This record gives sequence, C-alpha cells and structure tokens, in this order.
Amino acid sequence: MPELPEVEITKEKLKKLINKKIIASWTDLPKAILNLKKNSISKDILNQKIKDIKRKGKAVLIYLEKNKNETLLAIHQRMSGRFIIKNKNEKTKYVHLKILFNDKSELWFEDQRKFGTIWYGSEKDVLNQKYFKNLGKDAHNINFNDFYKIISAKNASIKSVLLNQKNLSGLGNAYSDEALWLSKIHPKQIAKNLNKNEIKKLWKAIKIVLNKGIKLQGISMRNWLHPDGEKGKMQEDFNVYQQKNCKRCGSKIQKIKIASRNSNFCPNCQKLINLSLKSKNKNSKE
DNA sequence: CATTACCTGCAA
DNA sequence: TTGCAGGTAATG
Repeated sequence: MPELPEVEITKEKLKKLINKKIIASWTDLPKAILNLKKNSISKDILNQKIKDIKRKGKAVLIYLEKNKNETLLAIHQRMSGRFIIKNKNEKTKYVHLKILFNDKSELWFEDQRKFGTIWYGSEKDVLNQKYFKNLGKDAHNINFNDFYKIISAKNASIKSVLLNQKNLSGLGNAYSDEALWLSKIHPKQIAKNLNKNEIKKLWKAIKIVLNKGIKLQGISMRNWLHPDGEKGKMQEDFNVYQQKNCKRCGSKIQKIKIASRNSNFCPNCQKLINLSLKSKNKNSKE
C-alpha cells in the first residue's frame, strides 16, 4: 500500500537500527526472497551490522556490513507489507521475516497478501534488478525540465503516466489522485496534450501533496502503521481520494477505472479539455 | 497502450 | 457472495 511518503517515514524510523548486529533470522517464505548470493541468506547476514537505511522508489534499502564486505537487503512493501520493530503490544499476524539483533531488538516484515518483494545480494546486483534499473526519477526530487520532458512525450492518460514507476517513481493511486485534483487536471487527460502551464501546476502539486504526506506522517488506512506502531494522519486530510464530495466546490466525486485502478476526481474542477478548442486557444495566445 | 495475475481479508 | 484494496510484472 505505501507510496513515497510512507516509505520515506519507514526509512527514517528504521534508522534507529543502524549499528545493530544481526544474530539470527527467520522466514517462512523463502520463495519470496530473491537471493542473488550463493550462500543462504540466514548464514550470509549473520553477524552483519546495519550500516545505513535508504529509500529508492517505494523500496527500503537496508545496507549491511561485515569486515568491510557490504551487502544490500532491499524490501518493497507492495500492497500489504509493513515493517515492525518488535514491540510487546504488536499483533504478530502475517509476519514472514524476522531479523534478531544483538541488543535483543527485532525487525519483522509483515505482509498479509504476500505481494512484497525482498532482494538480497551485493549492492550492484540488487540495484541491477529490473525494478530498480527501470525506476524513473524520484517524484519528490525531479526538476521541472525533466518532468516536462517525460509528461509531454506520453500519449497516455496522465493518471496512468503518473502511476508508471518507469516515468517517475514514488507516486501511487492516492497521491496521484490528490495531485491531479490540486492542479485541476482530469485523470484521463492525454499527457502530451497538456500545455506547459498545466504541467507546471501538476509538478508543483506533486511536491505539495508529497510534502503534506510526509508532514502528516503518511497514510494509515487498513493495517498500515509505522515500524514503531504509530499512525499517519494523511488519510484524514484527503481532498478527493476516497471522498464523497469535492473539498473545493462540493460536487460529488466521480470514480472511474484507469489502468485498472480507481481514479477519484471532481467532474466540476477537473474537466477533460477539448483538444480542438485547446489548440485554437493556444494558437491565439501565441 | 490497457488488462490480468499474484494473495488474502474485509466490507457491502 | 462479490468486489475491492495504497503495487508491479507479465501478457494481449
């Protein structure tokens, strides 16, 4: 479920694990782990220390080190994954990976639907995996020129362009809907038909929405919580995603399927622009 | 490009 | 009982 802000929060909270040494590990889903090393993972990560935690796209990167030999454990939470730093109050349902540390703390990976992906190997081998290799620029950091080049070249609905991680990485269904609402762009608008001004509004809206998500500590819907069990508040502040009425004009929010995902938009604020009219206007202005 | 499959629980 | 869920890879 998590999108960029949720993964960003997760990464920050997992940083408290840095310098801990792994003394044991357990999994009941060995097939879910793509091991790029010859040794078994449990043997290989034994006695390694957590050196650093990073984020790439929607994946968390856990850098490990032993005797200057560095490896990378990368985990993508997909739809139902969640990290848990062991805590007596946490329910223990659906835990599929446990890592035990020298100070008796534990990191667990929970995943009800088992869509999560785990990669392990050298940094180079992991980052050469298709997901990482194909990942577009980070939605939180991309500059306007790069964003403009990508969007204006795509002959597809803007919503599907935003969801495709190869174009830019980090946006998912909820934040895409929020960004399109903020920039008043219809999700079915063909990306290459947007003018520069509209693309600029969208670019700014993406930054605003992602920053808001991070500030509110992410979306905690269903079972998703921070690794320490805390909740995000972004779900209380949606303007269009899963809303009944538009927070701007009060119109009834419409739901349509795009790229087999539900798109929420305001039919009054986010109008599909007629292309012939649009090109006429564009010409008359220039 | 848009659908479908992956997997499971939960709400309608 | 059906359809839906914040994601991605594989398939027409």
